[in-house]
Amino acid sequence: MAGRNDTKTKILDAAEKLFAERGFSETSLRLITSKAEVNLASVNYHFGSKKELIRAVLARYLDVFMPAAEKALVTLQANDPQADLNKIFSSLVEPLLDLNQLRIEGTTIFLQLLGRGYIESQGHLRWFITTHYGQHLNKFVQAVGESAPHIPPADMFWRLHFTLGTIVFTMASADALNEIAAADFNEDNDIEAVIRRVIPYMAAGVAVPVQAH
Amino acid sequence: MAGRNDTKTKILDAAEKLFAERGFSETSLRLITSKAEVNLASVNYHFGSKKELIRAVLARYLDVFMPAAEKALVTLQANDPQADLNKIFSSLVEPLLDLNQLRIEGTTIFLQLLGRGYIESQGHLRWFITTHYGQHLNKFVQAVGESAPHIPPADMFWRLHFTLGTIVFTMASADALNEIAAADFNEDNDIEAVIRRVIPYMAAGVAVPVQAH
DNA sequence: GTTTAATTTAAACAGGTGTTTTAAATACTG
DNA sequence: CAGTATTTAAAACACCTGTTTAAATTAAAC
Repeated sequence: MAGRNDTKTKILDAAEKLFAERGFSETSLRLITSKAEVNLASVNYHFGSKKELIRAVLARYLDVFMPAAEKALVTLQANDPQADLNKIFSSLVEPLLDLNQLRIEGTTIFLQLLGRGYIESQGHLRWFITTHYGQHLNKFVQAVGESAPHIPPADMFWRLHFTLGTIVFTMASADALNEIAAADFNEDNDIEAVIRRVIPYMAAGVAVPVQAH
Repeated sequence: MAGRNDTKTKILDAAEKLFAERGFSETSLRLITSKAEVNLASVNYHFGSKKELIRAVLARYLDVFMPAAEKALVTLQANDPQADLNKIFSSLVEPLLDLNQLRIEGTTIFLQLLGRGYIESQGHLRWFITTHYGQHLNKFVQAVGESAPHIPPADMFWRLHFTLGTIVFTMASADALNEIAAADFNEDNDIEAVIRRVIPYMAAGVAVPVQAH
């Protein structure tokens, strides 16, 4: 029973790393299977197709992160019903960083995969995420909305996607940015430091009053 | 002389549209040349390779936008030396929208190309942009820094990259987001509306006081 | 108007892609 | 232990990719 998932896991482990680094379409099954040291055909045997492999890679993280994030949010709302945006965003930090216990570099890989998933693959991953984890997402969106009641829903919709872009882009290029920052400012930021820098930025942007126009 | 650039222009026109819609690697030369109604080999004849075609597509916009953006910034600084971040970001709007006079949907296409360029193609386009248009970018970065002197340079570095991520991600998926927004909020946002929504978001995030930690 | 250069064309090239097939090896089960 | 089901393996499949070649066509120059 342990051996049955072995190659399946080897494929997922190799695939998620390569997908995060290079994107989905730039990563061939032959590259994945050679890194995973399994046969090429085993991808189609275990997952059916490349598309389903991509979904499985994402699902392995989302199945852990989404419930954890929701639980953290519920806990926050119980302890601090008046929590502001900074606190709401910050409630995601711990579930995010816990992914590093799941797998090495788990947090970075997950965020990069998320970004790739939203940009590549003409929306079929977006559909997968929203239909499979929509109820989790909705609770978060609702909490943000209630915490910033002065923002009309349409504006909030856009601002939350701006926020998603901020996270996704930053994390996708976090390594390169950290090199520059280390050289220019003598600062060695790990992923947690970057996350803690980005939260006030996002919170301020989401909550800023809407201009009349 | 007019006829000489004819197929070259037809290729560029078809390519930029497809690149913006589908990304660079997802767009084949055969698709481009069939839309442009030219022979497949003419891409390699006129541009040398697909990579150089991509650069040519981007350069055609950047060569117009970058000088115009710098000019708008200089004008703003002359008329309003104390201009805040909102005004500095807003100074880019007109040069951006002027791209619609250059070509239909020019603004959207340019921003989407920019987003694709930063995300795809393992940084070789990032290198192309910063080395060819670095002096223009520096003036803008300096203006933002002077307009928010309470932000330490290291924090400003990170926030400007957050900002870049916001733009790049939003524009790369602008069409998909607009579809959702149109369905959910009965709002038909053109590109200008999205740009005007994003500016206060970015300005607030960049300028928010840095937390002591 | 002939010659030279620039451009367009169709075809082939060399290599890569995801997927399927068929046979061998392994693991499970009665 | 025998027989069945699961998993692995090598090879082929059908298709798509960017690029190159060589001949045909068009344009320019003298």
